[in-house]
Amino acid sequence: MNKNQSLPWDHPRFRSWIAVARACQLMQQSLGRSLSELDIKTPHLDILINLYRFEGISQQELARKLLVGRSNMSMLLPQMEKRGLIERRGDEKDKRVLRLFLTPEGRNVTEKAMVIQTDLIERVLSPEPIEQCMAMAGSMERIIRVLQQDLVDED
Amino acid sequence: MNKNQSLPWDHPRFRSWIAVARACQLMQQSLGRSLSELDIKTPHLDILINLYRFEGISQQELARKLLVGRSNMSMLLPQMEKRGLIERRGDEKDKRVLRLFLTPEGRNVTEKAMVIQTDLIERVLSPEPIEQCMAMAGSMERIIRVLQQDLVDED
DNA sequence: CCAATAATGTTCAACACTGAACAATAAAGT
DNA sequence: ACTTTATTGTTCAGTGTTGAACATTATTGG
Repeated sequence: MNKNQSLPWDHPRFRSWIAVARACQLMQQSLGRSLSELDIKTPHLDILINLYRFEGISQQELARKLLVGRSNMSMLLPQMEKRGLIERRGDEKDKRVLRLFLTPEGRNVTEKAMVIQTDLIERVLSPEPIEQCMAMAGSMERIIRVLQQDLVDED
Repeated sequence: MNKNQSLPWDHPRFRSWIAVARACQLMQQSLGRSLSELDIKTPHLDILINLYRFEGISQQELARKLLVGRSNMSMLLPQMEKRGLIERRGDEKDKRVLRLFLTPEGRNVTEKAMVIQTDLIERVLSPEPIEQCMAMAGSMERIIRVLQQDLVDED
């Protein structure tokens, strides 16, 4: 591929995506540092926010929303339960599933953490015009749809 | 924050960024699956691509480019060396630093992997107009600059 | 020249994440 | 009813990642 074919970093879309990936990585790290004052990590925040929105969700559904494996939830949730952030109750209809709820403490932490996350996003994204942000969101949602379709096709 | 203040997912920039993060996550996973045929993982590809571009770079510089810790490189590079993908030679001027090079085999694998990555990016990003991609890249690079400035300020 | 400071790479314990194998339960097919 | 198949959650070994402590080598300041 080397001779007269252009190298990846000459492709504009390649360079664009690399920038996206690096920005994500830095955002993740920055968010992680800010969250340390609440004594939670970014994976915990993802969980908390989803429980805040979708109370009573199952572990399976949660894992699917977060794009992680079920085993991941089986590792993280019990320790969050011990910290008093969440509660797991068995479903009466289906004895396999555990339904997840925030405790008052968990709700409290989640609200503080969402302020931190929102402030960070606002700070780094506010220089970008809102139309640009919306266009970006549109692109990303299309990309997400394509990639999730891949997952379906692979089964 | 709950009463009359809007929730995060009502902020357009918040929603936009969530979409960016999810898209990145899915791309990473998809790339990882495609790379398995070359028997490498995404962290290895990041390393290989950087060695392809910047031959003779040190471990420290590589870690900084990849936004990871030095210890990470100390773990990954020896095993890549054992697989015959890279080579580490001590610098003569400064006996602390190890300079990194691709082996012919490593260069071969890198080129194949770059094709895979470029094809994936092209496939998911080609529906987006090129001007939109460029605008996105611009936004992302500004974000990167802000976040890296944070890191400098924290020292 | 010598001590203090900094930079590079390594090691280690801790933890996150995965995929595969597993147990318990539910749903479907017979 | 009963066997098979699917779903939910758990466990476990393997791996990636980090930050802190460390050894080695360079650099700086006296």
